[in-house]
Amino acid sequence: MDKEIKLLNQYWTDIYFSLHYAHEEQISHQAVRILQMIEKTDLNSVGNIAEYLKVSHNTASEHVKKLVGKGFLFKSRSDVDERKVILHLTKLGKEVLKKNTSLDESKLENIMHSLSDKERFDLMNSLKILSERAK
Amino acid sequence: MDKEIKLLNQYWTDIYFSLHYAHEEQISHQAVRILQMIEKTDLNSVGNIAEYLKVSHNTASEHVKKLVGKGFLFKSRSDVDERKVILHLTKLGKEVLKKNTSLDESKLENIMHSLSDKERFDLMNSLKILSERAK
DNA sequence: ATTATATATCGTAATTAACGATATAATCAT
DNA sequence: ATGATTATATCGTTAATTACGATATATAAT
Repeated sequence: MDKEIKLLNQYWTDIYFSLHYAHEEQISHQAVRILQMIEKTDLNSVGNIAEYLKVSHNTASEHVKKLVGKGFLFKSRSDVDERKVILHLTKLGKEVLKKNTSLDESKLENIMHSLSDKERFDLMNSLKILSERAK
Repeated sequence: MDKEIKLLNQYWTDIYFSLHYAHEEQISHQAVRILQMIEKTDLNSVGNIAEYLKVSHNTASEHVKKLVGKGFLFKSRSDVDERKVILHLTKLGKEVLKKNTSLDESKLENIMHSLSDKERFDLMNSLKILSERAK
């Protein structure tokens, strides 16, 4: 089983290495984590970022300011508690996150076309199951 | 097909977000790319790094010095051309790369145990095929 | 009215990432 | 053998980044 898991990681890292987007954006690892946090979880405040990245609240606030300035995030205020900021990804922010974490759609399309119907079905189904179990 | 590809990326990013290693190392994106380049390709010189990262040769050399200092890389010299440095990952370097690009083995193990034999086989096989086509 | 909470801003320090200029050693061309 | 080229390293410098503590402001809770 251990060997199988190492093999899976071999496949996983090979796939990402080959299929990730080529054009690397000028964006820090911390910034990607913030965008991911907002997209993938229901955490969405400045305080949440501070906890998530384990930095102080002022640093989290600075990160947000920068990401808003770059047009990756925008803010709204909570109606139940107007001290709280609610952070949202902009269209550009979603795009940048995609470029930094997803597989290149055009490369992927070529490969998908080269697969048989069964191979394609098994791939989609296997990843679906893995993603569900992973949560 | 386009929808299927977006769905695949949804699965892909969900899986990585849930299953990546929790303990984030203090390492820059550029540094990860260098370690990856050395592990995944046959590029292994300082000059290769400069081209790969599109930085000047002196900057590449500085990166290498830092990564050697951290114990992630070590150098040897080419016997055919002694001007050339050949870079290798140390055990620690492999470990750091794993922590930054692979899925967490213990999380993965739990999931693998929860899958049926067929599910596990299909998953391994699908990723194998995808990794082969990706190259 | 007082205290606590969420966020923002300011001043500052440490680190990082990059470059051009320069140096050194090895190899190639003539 | 000599001069040119190549691969890497080092130095000095600059700009950007990342973090923090202290402080401020507005809102909410007691």
